Amino acid sequence: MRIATWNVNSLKARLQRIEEWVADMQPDVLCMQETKVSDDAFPSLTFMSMGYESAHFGQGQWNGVAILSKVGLTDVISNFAEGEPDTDARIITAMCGGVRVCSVYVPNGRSLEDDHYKYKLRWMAQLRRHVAAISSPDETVIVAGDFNICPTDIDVYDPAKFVNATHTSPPERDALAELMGWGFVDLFRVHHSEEKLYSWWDYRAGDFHQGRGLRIDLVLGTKAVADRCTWSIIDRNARKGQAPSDHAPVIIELD
DNA sequence: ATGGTGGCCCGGCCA
Repeated sequence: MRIATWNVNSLKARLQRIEEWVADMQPDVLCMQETKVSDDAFPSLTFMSMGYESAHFGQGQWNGVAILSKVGLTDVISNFAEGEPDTDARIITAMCGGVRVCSVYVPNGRSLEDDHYKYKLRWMAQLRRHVAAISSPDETVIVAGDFNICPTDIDVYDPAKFVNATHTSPPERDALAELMGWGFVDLFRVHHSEEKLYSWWDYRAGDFHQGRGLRIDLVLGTKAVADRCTWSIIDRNARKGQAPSDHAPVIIELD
């Protein structure tokens, strides 16, 4: 079973590339973020014709998360299962082929002084509550998406540039550690411990070609998932060529 | 040190 996550940065702008990538990679489950469409405009028929059921939680212009599956898709939960609902469309959960899958788009944070940064930290705490409310650490659970947090300095092209910045601040990393402490493993790092492996590159200033990226797109899995995970990759080829997303997909394979 | 690119939808905001 192959599970992928991809911040597509607009479904409308990216649909052709997504179709090509899906046809090529054949994920059983694909989590998407930043679809930037309303539920009405979500192209479920396009994905159905490719063999996928889909669930989408969108709000139109901004945010929006989805799950595609060709191994079943049930028990859909849009937004947090518990507590104050988010006003943004940033999390959707479903059961796919025996795996409980959450597709998440964690708030960016903007800057350490911004209210959006406090919102990001609250959001991470709510995410932990969400997974604890709907599952337990001994189950088969995956949280995949754009976390907008680099777990460690080796996930940052130049850590000195990110002192007193979002994505690397200790409170953000603590919040991620809290979530992972519930019972998750960073599945990419199980297979790849080396530096300079990123999932996002700014569109500006040739950052992709200069290797200036961040690893902020994560697939977190419980032990039951990690035990079945045979490989994981970041498909940086998807960041090349005409009209790419600024994020590359992350893929994991389960036995 | 700054600004650069690209998405939204057409003037800035967001990333």
